[in-house]
Amino acid sequence: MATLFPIAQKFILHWGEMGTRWGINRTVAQVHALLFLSEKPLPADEIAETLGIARSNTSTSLRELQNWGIVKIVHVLGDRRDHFASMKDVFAMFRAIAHQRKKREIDPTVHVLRDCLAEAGKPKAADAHIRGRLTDLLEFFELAGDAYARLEKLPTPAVLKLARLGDRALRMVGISK
Amino acid sequence: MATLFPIAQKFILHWGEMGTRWGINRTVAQVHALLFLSEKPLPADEIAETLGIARSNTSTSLRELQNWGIVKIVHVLGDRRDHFASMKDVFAMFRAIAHQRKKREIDPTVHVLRDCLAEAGKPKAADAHIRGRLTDLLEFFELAGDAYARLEKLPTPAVLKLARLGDRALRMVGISK
DNA sequence: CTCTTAGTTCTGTTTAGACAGAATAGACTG
DNA sequence: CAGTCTATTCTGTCTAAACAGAACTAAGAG
Repeated sequence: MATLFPIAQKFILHWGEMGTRWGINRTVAQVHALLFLSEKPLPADEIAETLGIARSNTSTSLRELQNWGIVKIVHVLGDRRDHFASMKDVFAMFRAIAHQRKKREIDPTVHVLRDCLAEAGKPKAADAHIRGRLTDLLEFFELAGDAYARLEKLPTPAVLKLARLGDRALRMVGISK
Repeated sequence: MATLFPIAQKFILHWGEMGTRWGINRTVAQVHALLFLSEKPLPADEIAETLGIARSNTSTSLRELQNWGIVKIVHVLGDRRDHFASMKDVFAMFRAIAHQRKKREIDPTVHVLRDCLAEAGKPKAADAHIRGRLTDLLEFFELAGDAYARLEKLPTPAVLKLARLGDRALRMVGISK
């Protein structure tokens, strides 16, 4: 699989670009795109060759993807090499990513905000305005975190229905007027 | 305002770190944090001094924040300098950010995927498997984009209610079983 | 028990992005 | 219409991250 369909190539390049905007290494995103498109799990050396990157880089990128929980090692009979496969279910994949982002971004932020507010209680630590701002932010992040935690527990079809909620359904639950 | 409350400092530093994880420049995020905490709009030179960054950098960062739509120029009577103020409403702020991210990330991705699939129709452009993968992804992004567009139109209290939707409410709309 | 194959980690280099300071442009003031 | 104040843009420097290739480790295979 050293040569790619031009379409695959186009997608892999775009995915790499998008990765950088999400604070994800371009190469990591490309490896992911390749695995996502691939019908079969791929060994690391083949990935390196196909994308034209160093074998060592591939190793690092694959590890990163495993940390995100969206790529798994697979073993192929009669082949000593590790093979790598991306999750197939797109919803599950983004759920995994969101899970990690919550852990890495929302949770620490909630923690810092709580710390700040705890200290802010002390006499000359902060004025009322700053306390107010931080409290607003904390409420937002707590709400977002909780909402996501609930969302994460829903099975894919339920998320689909939720995403498609229209005005009528919102009115039913008394959300829209 | 050359000296900051220690708590403000702590928050600004954390916000800067978080920024980098979101593909946002650390300095840009710090400037935003400072403005978010500030009671009054601040002029650029004061921002530069408080954060210990070059005036030129401040200018660039402020422009970036204006592009995101979360910082606005404000004029103060009797002062020729531009002053800058962050949005106050946390929900509106994240709505603005989400709006931009959709425009910069979701929309172009949908576009590329449609392109790919259009080309994939041609004879030897791609195999059925790749077409399937790309179609899955496209459906996901279209759904996510649409869902967000609807979410964006809701006023803050409605979003609050939606975020707090519990199991019972989900069952009411027939989403959970 | 040596040789090969696979995978990871280490090290030095490269590169893109962030940044400071200088140069520039523009707008107001006396 | 000088002189000052403000903001932006330009240019060179610096730094952190990305990366390739080498060195190393581990695990079969003969």
